Amino acid sequence: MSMSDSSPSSICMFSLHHPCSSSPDGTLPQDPMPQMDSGLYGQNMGFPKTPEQMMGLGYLAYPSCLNTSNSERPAQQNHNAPQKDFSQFLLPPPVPALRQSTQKRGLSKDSVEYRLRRERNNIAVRKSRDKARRRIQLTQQRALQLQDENHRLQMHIQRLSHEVDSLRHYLSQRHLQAKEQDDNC
Amino acid sequence: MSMSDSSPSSICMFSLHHPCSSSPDGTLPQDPMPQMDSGLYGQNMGFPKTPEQMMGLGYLAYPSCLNTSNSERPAQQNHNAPQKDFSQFLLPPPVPALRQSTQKRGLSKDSVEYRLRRERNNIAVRKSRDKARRRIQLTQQRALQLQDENHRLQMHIQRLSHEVDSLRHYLSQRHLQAKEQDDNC
DNA sequence: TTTTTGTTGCGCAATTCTTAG
DNA sequence: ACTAAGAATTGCGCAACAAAA
Repeated sequence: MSMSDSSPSSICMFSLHHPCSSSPDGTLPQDPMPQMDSGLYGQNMGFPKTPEQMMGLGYLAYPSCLNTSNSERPAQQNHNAPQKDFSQFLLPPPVPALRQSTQKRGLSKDSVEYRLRRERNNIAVRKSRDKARRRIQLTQQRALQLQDENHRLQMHIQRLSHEVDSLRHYLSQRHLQAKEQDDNC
Repeated sequence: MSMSDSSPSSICMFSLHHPCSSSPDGTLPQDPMPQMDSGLYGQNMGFPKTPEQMMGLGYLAYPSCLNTSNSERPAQQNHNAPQKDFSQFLLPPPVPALRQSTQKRGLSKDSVEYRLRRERNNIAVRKSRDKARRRIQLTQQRALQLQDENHRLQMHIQRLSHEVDSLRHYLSQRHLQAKEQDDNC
């Protein structure tokens, strides 16, 4: 069947969104208030040596399939089981739920519909990434500005502190003088 | 043919690096003094300077390939011609001079060597992106902290200013009193 | 010089958000 | 309120470079 897919190929199948790594977990999927982003002045945390190790990630490659080529699609079925060979023994047909879209959108890869969808998504992706880049840049700038302002404020504080000290000192002098004068009078 | 291939993946392939793209121009690839991550998106790396983009955003989709298949190498001819079909008519064999090192470039996609390279790169990519994510997060945090600190400093300044004012006022009072006393004496 | 590692834009597909009907 | 269609995000792998080794 031309149906397309069927593609059993996707031998590897590994990918499936491995847990570790990103885990967007929605922490910052998209802020309603886009403002900052990166910067890293990080004083010491620059990751001197082995960053990941300390942090915890190994970057060990997921399954590292080795299948040749890739034929159809790179295997996409979503996060599900760790996938072992015997899975086939356990489950007669992989019918569980990974078809979802297939039916819904019988995209045959050549269909104009498919191409249109793809193209639209590609555009959206570019747009989104551009936005992200801008946001990051803004945050960086913002951090720099804040750092700058911070410095200014600290200077100001220093000046004021000195001024207060001076005034106090002067006042105490006056106080003494006044006292003397009082006595003398 | 198990080989298959033809790996339609990355179907389009047109891309070939829009000229501008990279060209880091070395302005600020990475500062010797790592403090802000700076780097990363120097600014114009996206794609070319299509007029639309410059103005705002175009996101008009590049070439919108539509081709399928691709056979072995996905048209690798480096940044050169815009790539049109007739190129074949113009150039008998695509041998001109951009061969570099056939040996290395001639990875057959099935070769273990190729797979290993890919796998290593994939790992590197994950690592790099993770790093970027962390960096971004740090910058965000930093910006927040700075903002906070800024607020504190401003409060401090306010207090000091008031104090100076008070002292000044008090001093002027004393001055007057002293004067009177002087006169009285 | 060559090889390896790090970055980065891009397209794909899954998922999540939005929104029109 | 609900669902479906479309836009926005996100993780992933690929390829082209740049940067280290």
